[in-house]
Amino acid sequence: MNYWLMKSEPTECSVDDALAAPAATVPWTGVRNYQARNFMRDAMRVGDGVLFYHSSCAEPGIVGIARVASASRPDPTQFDPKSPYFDPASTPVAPRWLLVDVQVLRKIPPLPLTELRTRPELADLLVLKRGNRLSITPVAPHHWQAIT
DNA sequence: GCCAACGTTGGC
DNA sequence: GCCAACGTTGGC
Repeated sequence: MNYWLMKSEPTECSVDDALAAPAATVPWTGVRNYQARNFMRDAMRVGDGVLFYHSSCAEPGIVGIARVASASRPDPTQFDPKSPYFDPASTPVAPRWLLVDVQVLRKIPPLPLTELRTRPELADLLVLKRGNRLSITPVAPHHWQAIT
């Protein structure tokens, strides 16, 4: 079993939005980075642990515990001309972008980025690295244990 | 709104 | 294949 941190802008899909969805499960649309896509395609398995992270907001940080709830499959927003995630270069025959379903298991008291940075045992958590922009990053078991 | 960091694009 | 220009991310 692997662990992941997945970023979502709360204005797009907050942890509360996800909890309000049927089965507390949302399709993780909009990943448009090859490295993040490859994580979903090659390494994620149903049941993997997910740290639900709010980014680009007043208090960025980890706000919930979730799990990977599906295998990867084509992200339908890439084919929708009205979607901001539309990719004219992608075709249904050879979809470029994938998503997985993510099921929120529970909210946690928010762990703000500022607090994460103070915890020595999280020093090498990828999301704390300077210049990190990946929306999906692997989380080591000891990080997972320290947080959950 | 600023800007550092980084990914992607495209000319050559 | 190099690399400059450009676009995006995301904290502050």
